[in-house]
Amino acid sequence: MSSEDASLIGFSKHDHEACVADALKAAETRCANEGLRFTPVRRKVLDLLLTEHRALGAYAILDMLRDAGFGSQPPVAYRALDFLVEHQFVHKIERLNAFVACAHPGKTHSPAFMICRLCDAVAEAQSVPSKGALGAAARAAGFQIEKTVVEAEGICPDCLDKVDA
Amino acid sequence: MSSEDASLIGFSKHDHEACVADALKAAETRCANEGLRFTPVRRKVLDLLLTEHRALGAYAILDMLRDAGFGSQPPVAYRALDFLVEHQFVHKIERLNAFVACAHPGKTHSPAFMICRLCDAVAEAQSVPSKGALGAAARAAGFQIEKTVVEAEGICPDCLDKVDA
DNA sequence: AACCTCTATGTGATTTTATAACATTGAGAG
DNA sequence: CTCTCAATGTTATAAAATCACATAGAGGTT
Repeated sequence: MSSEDASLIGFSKHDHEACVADALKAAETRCANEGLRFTPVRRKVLDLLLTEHRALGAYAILDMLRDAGFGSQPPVAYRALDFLVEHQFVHKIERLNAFVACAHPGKTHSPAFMICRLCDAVAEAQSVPSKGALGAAARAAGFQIEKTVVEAEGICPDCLDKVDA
Repeated sequence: MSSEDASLIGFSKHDHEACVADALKAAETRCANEGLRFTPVRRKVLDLLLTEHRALGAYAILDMLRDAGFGSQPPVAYRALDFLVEHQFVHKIERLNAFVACAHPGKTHSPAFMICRLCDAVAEAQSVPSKGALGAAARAAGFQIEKTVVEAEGICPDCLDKVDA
């Protein structure tokens, strides 16, 4: 990985075709290992999200599925997304009601996102639910955390440059 | 504050009528000080959220507004909520597409929520965006955080007790 | 008071997001 | 081969949010 990519598939460029192909291959392998069915619709949705490399709404995905010859009704997209989200190939960005391909697939993790309000770019980082203020509050209250939504909205480095200029 | 309330208006009981009255009074005062218009609809929506003391969807709020003699179209609720959220009298829970009265009003803050998936109770804690993994990732990436969404889903102490029993 | 202006409210229509319900298909187990 | 169950397709509807435009009302100016 070049130094340009240091921010983890976040706000930077990279060899995208290879990146997509690798990620699809990895998903395929993991599904085979875990007995999950990586069906054509599911694969296509993941492909779309990897290729677009940004957050897409379910209906934008649905349009692309229709163009690709799949069913054109909402459940087609939502069911594929449910599967991909459940197995963390894809994450839902609650703030945007949209979906992004996971940037760190292959293991269970707690994603944290940075969302640019100017260009809608989304970068994924990792959080550690048990740490920090929330972890402490949960421990103090006796609350048992199962999953976390951590999303920061702001301005990405690229847009900051443009604004400054 | 009694020890019973130690979890910060979270998962515990308290004198609710006084709590609501105090919060409304405080909002009124702050609006007066800051030149904000604490109109009847806005007041009513805050009152409802304080009284219910849980997350309510916009349409649940709208129903109550209708019953109270206010307009019955969605924008009535959404506009009041926009105002209350903008000034942090109320927070939006992205995970639930719902709204809760702020538990720590009066100053700018970054809320963090614990949401019980069994009883839908919501408790508010504080987060510090610049700290933790997300803050570090943002600094590393050159991302400028403006606001954060931090929501933990899991099981609240009350429901844990019931499950254990 | 009369007027102006700007914000807030009311209302109807529409868009966007998501789910329910049920029929059909197709892969893998036996 | 056929049984079964998961996945897909389709129709319909629900839930959440916004747009566009008309009306009303508060606060300031003359």
